[in-house]
Order: sequence, then C-alpha cells, then structure tokens
Amino acid sequence: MEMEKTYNHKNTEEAIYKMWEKGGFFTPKIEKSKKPFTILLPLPNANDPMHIGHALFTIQDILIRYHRMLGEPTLWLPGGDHAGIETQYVFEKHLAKEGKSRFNYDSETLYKMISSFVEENKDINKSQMKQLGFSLDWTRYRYSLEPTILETVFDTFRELYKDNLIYRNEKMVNFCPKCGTAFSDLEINHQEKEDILYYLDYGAIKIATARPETIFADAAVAVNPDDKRYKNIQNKKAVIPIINKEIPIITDKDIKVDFGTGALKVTPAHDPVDYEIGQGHNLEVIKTIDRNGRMINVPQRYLGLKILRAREAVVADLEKEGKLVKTEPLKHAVSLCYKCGSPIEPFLIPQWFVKTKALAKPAIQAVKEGKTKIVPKKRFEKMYFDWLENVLDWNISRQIVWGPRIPAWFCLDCNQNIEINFIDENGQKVFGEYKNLKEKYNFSEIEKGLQSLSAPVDAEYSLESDGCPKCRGKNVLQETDTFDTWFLSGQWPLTTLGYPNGRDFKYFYPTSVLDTMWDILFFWVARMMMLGLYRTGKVPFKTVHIHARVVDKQGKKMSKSKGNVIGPIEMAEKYGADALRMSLVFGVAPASDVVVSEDKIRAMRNFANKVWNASRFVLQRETKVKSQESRVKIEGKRSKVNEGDKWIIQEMGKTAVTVTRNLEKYRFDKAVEEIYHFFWHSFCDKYIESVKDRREDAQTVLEEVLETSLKLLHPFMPFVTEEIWGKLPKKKDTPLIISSWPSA
RNA sequence: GGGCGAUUAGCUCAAUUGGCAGAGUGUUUGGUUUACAUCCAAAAGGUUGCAGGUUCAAAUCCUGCAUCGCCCACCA
Repeated sequence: MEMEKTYNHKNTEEAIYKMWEKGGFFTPKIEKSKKPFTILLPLPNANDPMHIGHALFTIQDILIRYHRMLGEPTLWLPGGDHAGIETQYVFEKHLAKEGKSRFNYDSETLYKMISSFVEENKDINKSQMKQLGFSLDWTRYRYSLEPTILETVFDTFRELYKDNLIYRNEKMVNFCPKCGTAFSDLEINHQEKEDILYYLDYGAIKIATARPETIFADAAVAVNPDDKRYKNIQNKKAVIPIINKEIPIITDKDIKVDFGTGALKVTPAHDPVDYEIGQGHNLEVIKTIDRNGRMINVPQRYLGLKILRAREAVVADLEKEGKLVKTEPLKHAVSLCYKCGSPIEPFLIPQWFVKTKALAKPAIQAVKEGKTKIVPKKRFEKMYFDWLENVLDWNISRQIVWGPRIPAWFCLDCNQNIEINFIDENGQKVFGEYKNLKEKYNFSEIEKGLQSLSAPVDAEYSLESDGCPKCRGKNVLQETDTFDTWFLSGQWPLTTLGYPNGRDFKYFYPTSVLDTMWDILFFWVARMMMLGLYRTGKVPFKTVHIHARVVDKQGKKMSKSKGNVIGPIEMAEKYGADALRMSLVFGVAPASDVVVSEDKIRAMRNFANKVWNASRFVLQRETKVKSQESRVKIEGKRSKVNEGDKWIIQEMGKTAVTVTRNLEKYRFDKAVEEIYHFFWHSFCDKYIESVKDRREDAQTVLEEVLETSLKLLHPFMPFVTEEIWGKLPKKKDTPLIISSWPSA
C-alpha cells in the first residue's frame, strides 16, 4: 500500500465528502422500530460567510457521527436564516456604497433586492460547512422564508391571537432612530457613560436633567412627598424655560431625594420611568422627537434638529437666559442599539406584543420536571429560570422591510388617520394621513409604492386579507411591520420538520439535542421552548447543550476590529478540517471559553499526521507479512499472544469504554483526550515501538487496534480516518462513517 | 444596584463524589539512515490570587479580602 510520508488533507477531504454525500449517509432511514437521534443546526445567517463560532458546530457533528455509528436513524438538519435586521443592516451598507438608501425604494422592491442579495451568498455558507466535514442532511435544507415555513409561522400568530395572547399597544419601546426600528429588550446594550447633568431653573424649583433637549416635552416636575425642602411649593407651578410654559409640581414616591435637586422633570413621551409616572398622574404626553431622531413640536429654531444638535442649542439658549444653574459630570448607564451602537430612544409607538407570561410557565415547568435537560445544568438552568420568571411581554414587530410582514390588515376607509409613506408614480416620496392622500392618489398607486404605514394604536385591524370585514371595502393594506426574526426561528423545530402533519415531524419531534452558545439562551432557546410547547404540548428538544465562546490565546473575544480573528476556512485549508475540529474540542471544559490559536491547530494537525503515519507503518508492514497463516489470531488463541499484545488490547478496551462514556456525558474534551493519549502514547510510542523488534505475528493485533482507533477517532477527525479506513487490508464493504461503534 | 463565573507550570487550560496537582504549547538536553523532525527519550518548570477556618486529608468545603470577566436592571 503506497502512502505519502505525510498526510495531505488537500488530496482527500473533498473527495471523501462527496463520497459520503453520494452514498446518502447523511440522510436517515425512517424506521418505526428504531428511536431516531436528531439535531437541528442552529440556523446561521444565510448571508454570512462562516466565522469561527460556526466551526463549533463540530460538537454537533461529533454527536451525530457517534449516534450514526451506533446504528440510530440520525438526522442533522441544516438551514439558513434570513436574519431580519442583521441582513438588512449589511444590505444597507452595501446600498450606501452606491449612494442609495432604503428610503429610495418601495418596500416590495427593497424586499426583492435583499432577497436576491441573500440568494447569492447562501451557497457560500453551505459549501463552507461541507468543507468542515459536517454530515448534515442537505436534502432537508430549509430557509427561514420558504412559503411552507411561513405558513406555520403565520398560523402560530393566528393561534396566539385567538387565544388572546397577541395585542397591539402603544408602549415605551426601544427605538433606534438610525436603524429605524424598535427592538425587544434583549437587543439593547447597556453601557456606562460619562455625561453631563444640567441643573435648570424652573422658576419655583430647580431640576437636574441629562437631557435638556426634552424640556419641551415636560408635563410636570415631580418630587418625593417626604422631601422636606419642597413641602411648601407642591401647589405651585414650575415654569419650563425658553417657552415659559407652566407645569404642575407633583409628588411621586419613586423620586430619589438625594439625586440632583431631588426634583425630576417628567417627560412621559420620551422616558419609560416618566411614562409610568405620567400614567399615574394623567399627564399629557407631548412628543418632541420623531422616529428619525429629529425634533418636532418645538420652537421653530430647534425644529428638525437631531437630538444632540438640539441639546447643544437648547443648552446655549438656557445659558443666555440665565436658566442654566450649573453642570456636573454624570456617570450613568445608557441604552445602545446592539446593532449600530446608536443611543436608543424610548418611544411611544404602537407595536405588536406577545403575552409572554402564559407561555413562560410551561417552559419553566418542563425544565423543572426534567423533560428538557440543560447541560451544564448548574449555571444555565439558573439563568434560564431567572429570565423566564421575570420576562416581560415580547415586542415582535420590527419596522424593517426584510422579513415576513405581520399578517394583519388595516382598512383605510375605516381608519383614515393611518399615516402612510409611499412613492408615487413619478417617483416622489409622499407622506401623510390617508384622509389627506385619498383625494390625490388612488388606492392602487399607494399600495404599489408603499414604504410603510403607521396605524394609530386604536386602529381596527383584521387577520383577513381580502377586504374589510366591517365595511366590506377593498382598500385594505397589510401591516408593514415585520416579525422579529426570533419569532420565526423560535418555531424552527416546528417549521423545519413540517408541523403538524409532516412525516418528519411525527418521527423526529421532539429532537434529541440542541447545541448552542449561551448568548442566545433567551433569544432562541427559551422562545423555542415556549412556542414549541404552546403549539405541540411537547418540548422541542430533550437536551440543551450549551457551549462557550471562541476566544483567542489571550482570552479575548475575536473581532475584526481587534484583528485577532481566526478564519475557520483559512485554517481548514492550511491544516486540514480535522485539525481545526480537534482544536475546538481538545482541552475545552464544559461551557468554558474555547481557546483557539494557530499553535493549537498546528498541534492537532500533527496528531492527524501521527494517525496517518501509524497507519502507514501498519499497512506497509502488512504487505511484508508473507502469508495470512503466519498471523496469530487474537480470538481463541490468547496463549500465543504475548504480554505486550494483551496490554494494548486491554488498554484499547478501556479507552473505548471511557470515550463512549464521556461522549454520553457531553465531555468531548475528556473523550478526545483519552483517545489522543491512547493512540499516540500507548499505541504508537509503546506498542508499535515494541513490535519493531519482534517477529511478525503482531500484525493482527496491530490491525485490530488500528481499526478500533479509527472508529473512536472518526467523529472527531472524520476525513483522515475515513481515508485510512479505505486503505485497510481487509476489504471493507462499508465506509467508516456507517461502520459500527466499538461496543464497550 | 442585583446575580454569576474565574484566579492552578512561561503561555492557554484540565483535575468525575475532598484522596500522590495533569495536558497541549513553549523551554533545555540527548537521540533518530529502517511509519512520522508535523518524530523519539529525558529534564526543568507549582507555597493552586491573599488571609483565616473545617477535616486524618483541601485546588476542591466554609468565611472574609483582592483583581478580572460576564449576565440582568427604567435611575433622572
């Protein structure tokens, strides 16, 4: 048997993957009598090339290959996510390069443009996963915007609506003026920031604020009822500077006496706390900032200014008027958009919400009862419970184009004050309430050029698309808000398997394992639990395995700006997919950071080469063995086997047991260390060395041990092991990928 | 403000229920024409962050402190 002196992954990987794929080994046979093993791939953004985090899917491939070798019908189902805001954000940058923006297009056109943008990139992602050897069933690949998937998603929405778990409300939501959309609470980053606290003279009282530009939206000044300083002025009026508007002074027990002057200006439209106070005191809600982050309903000279510019201008004027008492530095937490980093504005905008409490309860219960196990348990179950027990209602609407529109329709004739943005036949942008537009434009022109609509919170809507159930009119427009991406991916176990009647759903649901990183435990895992239980009454997966983040050698998160990114594809090309895969599990304790460096990948490449060369030794030696008869059989003739043979066979057995046990416990690090150590230091360094000075009858033992080692190694290093397997002297009728796992 | 985790060899990390502190990598020395220099043999390298306590026995359990990291949170 001719083998090269060093293992060259470039000569083998592609052909081997094709052989597997062609053989159909990734596609399970549905056998009623056997229990399946199923993992759904956490759907990557279909538009994204692979980064090192995706390479951690290796863990899933290890589980999948192990269970496949155990003879279970094994399904690993791949998919791609349209990834709403993520993708739209990338696409907008792309547009910006061409000097365009999202505002240049009607929503349908924009949607189609993004769609084809994603389509171009989807295949890159797929081929990269193949390059890493992932044994995914590509015949079942699903994309999150496929019609059949959306059908289930819409259906869930309707069910929730019927159960009174969907509502539309004008609540304080996290709005990013730059991205132009609201976000859920999870999509907000909090950051400590140095700011300025301005002390302002409000006539009878002095207040302190970090946001002087919002004074025009003030509805009151609030003090603590127990604050002795303000006992006498509670009936007096405060006066907003510049516009000299009188507002009441009210009391509220949440006001902190020791902050600033102990007096808070209450701005119900632009601050969540103030909104609550305002609700309690029936205060007027005055909006002075619009969705683009520009000033409205303010004195002429500030109109249209952006927030920060307005702040400067207002402060300058306050100073001129002598109303700026003093300033002091302020360290406080601000909310930032997780996507673009701009400050989040709390806005009152009608949004769609899911009542989460009712859904959370069964999701908590299921984990408490052990129907779903979280591994590692200790840390992450606590995180899971804490979040679900305190969860607020979920804002599922986003004001972006890239996503499925919420399936609700507004009748324009019944809701004439709906605000509409559209592009008319002449390409001009038009904005206004319908009642003012309908004289000039006919319905179809509006519908065709529609960019977005904004219906008042009390607008009536219907889930029927073909006309208004009330007036029977046909001038209905579908909501332009789209679903939060996680509302879709939260139903992935249902949609991909064909809930409710699909054959896959009936056979593979609930799935076996969900492997993901802790950062999307709330975003995704908790939502899948809630929606899965809601629709089917069964948990979507029996085990949640949580892995950690990939960091560099210094323990730092990898990011492009730090320049410490390790490209998985680049590394796989340089050192082989097997080496990269090994480096992601070797020495990685459960849920601890995955430290990857080129050094480590190189070390693993050395191991792959070691496996190759040990095999080369065994196989070359085999050709020297004169005849089959000269061999000693292991079975039945133990007496002729010497001490060394017995020892290595025993070690082999122990290793198989340990590897298996650790795989069952999700201790991949232990499993891989065990087989690594056995192969290199017991088999190669000790046994093979000892064999060199011996008679030839060790050949059977050598081959036997090699064969078993290849099996144990295969889930971790599928390519090199499969390649060697094909060269074994005893002709194998099945490839290694579907050979049987060594019985312990 | 609340909570969680970490601190072990030069570096990155392990150590199942408390039981001789181990890997990878790096360093040093020697070896190797005969599977592999992507190799082999050996060595050096540790008061397990600090201070107490429990125990026959502590990296591990308890208390306090220090430093770092993360999550959650509406603080003007």
